[in-house]
Amino acid sequence: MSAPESTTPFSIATWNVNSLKVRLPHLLEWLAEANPTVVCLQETKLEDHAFPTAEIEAAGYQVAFAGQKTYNGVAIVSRLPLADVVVGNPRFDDPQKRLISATVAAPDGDVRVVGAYFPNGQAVGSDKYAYKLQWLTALHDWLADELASHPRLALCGDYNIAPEDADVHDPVAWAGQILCSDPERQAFRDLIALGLVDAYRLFPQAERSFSWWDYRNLGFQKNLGLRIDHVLLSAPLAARCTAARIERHLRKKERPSDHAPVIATLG
DNA sequence: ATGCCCAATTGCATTGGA
Repeated sequence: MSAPESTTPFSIATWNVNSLKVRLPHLLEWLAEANPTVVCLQETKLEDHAFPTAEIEAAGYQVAFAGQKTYNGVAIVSRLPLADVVVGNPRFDDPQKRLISATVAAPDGDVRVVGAYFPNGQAVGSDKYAYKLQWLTALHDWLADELASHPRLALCGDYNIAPEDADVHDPVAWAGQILCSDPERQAFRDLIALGLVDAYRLFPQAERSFSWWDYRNLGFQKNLGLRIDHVLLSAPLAARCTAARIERHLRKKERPSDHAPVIATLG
């Protein structure tokens, strides 16, 4: 037990970086500072040939990624070996790069990590909203099978869903709006019903805790945010979870992402 | 009532994000 990873507990995180090209320095700083074991990234916005593999490997992490130009793009970076990488949902033919899964060889057993960039949906009733709901249904149905074959599973990502009013800075203004509509929240509950647990809510948290703040209108400075980035753990992993937090300070850096990382520690 | 910011594109405005 002298490996470096044994000195810090296993932890798993998610972060929508809103362009990995711009945010690579932030990521490298945060990896060194917080030493997460696994990080799921969203909105890398890089084609695979442009992924900064060498820089991230130099920081002591392995990488798996699936990207495209301009939009979307997901990745998993891990201090521990990654295996069995799967891109996308085999039940949902989707040209948009929004899903990547891999098995991480954790000290006490394998963990299946699913990194997800859920569709935004743009506006309730729009074509993009219909796509979001279809995507959510397909994710749910696929995950039911994945959980059966991988009981130790974490679903980490930018869900683009604020599950409860407590996750919204102004629940009245957002009522029924995109990210907060009943069908979206029901889809979130349907994921929970598969046996997943919202790691952040396992612990007491400050009121008005958010993971995203609009770039406009001094959204961060006024804490006008939403909690839409989540780490969901299957029961065997939730039983081992000892802490969860939002890395709010990353939103204060120069040229920040509009999202902050969420990290859960498994003791 | 609406935009406000940020990133990317083959750009000199538009789209998407949330």
